[in-house]
Amino acid sequence: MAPPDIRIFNTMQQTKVPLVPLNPGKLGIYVCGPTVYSWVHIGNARTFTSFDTIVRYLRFRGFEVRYVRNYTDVDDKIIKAANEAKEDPIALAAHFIREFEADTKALHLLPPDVSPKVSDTIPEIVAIIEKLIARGAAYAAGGDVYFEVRKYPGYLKLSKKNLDDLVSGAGERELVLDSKKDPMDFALWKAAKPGEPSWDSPWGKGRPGWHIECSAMSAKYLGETFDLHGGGLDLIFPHHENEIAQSEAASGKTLCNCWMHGGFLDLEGAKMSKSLGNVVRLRDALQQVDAEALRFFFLTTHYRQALSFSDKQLADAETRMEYFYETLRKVDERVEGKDFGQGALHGDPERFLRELDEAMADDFNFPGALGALSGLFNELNQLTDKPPVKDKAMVGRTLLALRDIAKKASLALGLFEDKPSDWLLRRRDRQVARLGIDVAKVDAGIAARQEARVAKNFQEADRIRAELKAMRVEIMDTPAGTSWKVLSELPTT
RNA sequence: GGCGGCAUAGCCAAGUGGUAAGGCAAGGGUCUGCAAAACCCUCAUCCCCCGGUUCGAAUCCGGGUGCCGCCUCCA
Repeated sequence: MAPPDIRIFNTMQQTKVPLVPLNPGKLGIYVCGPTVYSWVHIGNARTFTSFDTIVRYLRFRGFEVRYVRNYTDVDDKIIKAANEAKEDPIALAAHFIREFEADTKALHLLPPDVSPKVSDTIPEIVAIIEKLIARGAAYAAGGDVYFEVRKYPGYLKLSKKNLDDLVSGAGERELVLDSKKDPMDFALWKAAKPGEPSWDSPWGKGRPGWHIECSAMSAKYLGETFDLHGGGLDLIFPHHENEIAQSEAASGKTLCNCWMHGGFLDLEGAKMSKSLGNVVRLRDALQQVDAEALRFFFLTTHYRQALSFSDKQLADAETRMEYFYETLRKVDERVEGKDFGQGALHGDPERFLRELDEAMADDFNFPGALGALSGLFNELNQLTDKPPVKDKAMVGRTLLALRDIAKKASLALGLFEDKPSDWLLRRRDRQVARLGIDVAKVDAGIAARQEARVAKNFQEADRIRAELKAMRVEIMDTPAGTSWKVLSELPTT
């Protein structure tokens, strides 16, 4: 059966459109990366995880994907932060790039194929600005260079705004004209001020404006026209709008065929913002919750939809991950090192992968894909614990086939990258540390309970079970012996 | 004021014309010395409200209500 056609919601057209690669079998994607003046927060993490998953899925589908995600390391906010910290702006940015890389690695995000920096792209930026001036789309004024929005007819085609509304709707905000011809014109190049990083240019010393770096970097690494461009919803205007204006005015070509925008993450309905002091760093979140559980949580909502960060949802995600990993561990135990021969399988293992594929092909329906995963793991558990057929070899073969499907799914979604027993143990260790559980006491309790059980003193055995449960430790008797896990919620009784 | 989005069970969340995926929680059951895990069953006659189109709408159209985002740095 042919794989389902991929359709993607394109912000430009406000509807889902078929994915048609510029070059058959290949895709170029540019995702607007972070401005590195602080630590990456969970909102950033959500967006980058969405695109990470999208890239993984596209590769799973066989596309050769070139994934570019930039670092904006020259910017007003960086300069401000550096001045406050009495540091060199470029050094401060370099520091936060390292922090970003450490944090996103911890979240299991794939490194992009290229991660260009503004400070490494200055010649290209200057070149594109020169081209814009030569084409009459931009003008120099003093040491600044501005893009003249009224000369570019396609301006605001992405955000569907109206230039006059923008000007008149500015409200109380001061429309600073400076040396601009129009208040909506935006800076491509800013003349150097004391204490700011600057580079030589035909307009004197200065530095790039916001927006222009993405036009230069995407053209440099993906060409003047490429397939997919991603970013957060908030980047539609002005950032992406300005990117389009600059790039298309310079090249005369369409910048990108499909614009994708990820929804926001909020904190139980409250917007996360610095002024409210409620920004949650990814680093801190990862102290609280397992990386894959956080990733799973991100995938529980479609990437374009708003997502609310809450302890309850996070706990649910971790419970679910535990189910998945416990299942995989059990299956590993069952099939490890065994040969079940050749022959027919029970049911149709492939159908779960088809379901996942169909969900993902339809504008990357993450929750739909997770639904397919539920079916897959239910089947895995049924075959392990309550096989509906007597043929053990067939059950074994089917388990192997299903486990293989789970591995393919993990490639497409970026889940289950750990060894099941490792994941489960690591999670328990983290809970033990967080709750301050005395492991020696748990081990002693289990040993004492075992003695009581052997002596058929079940009253004592149950007393010990209750005692451990009060410490949030759940005892599990299995054929392989007694193990234990930590309850994430307080016992209700 | 301009532009855009969202409203589906106790909670989270898919579904955009053909009669409500999935998960969490809850209740019952199988298994177990007891548990846990797993599995099975139950859990929205209905998808914010009012009209309309249609053989048929949660899904399309009109109106209303509520919430949110962007328009200023922001993923």
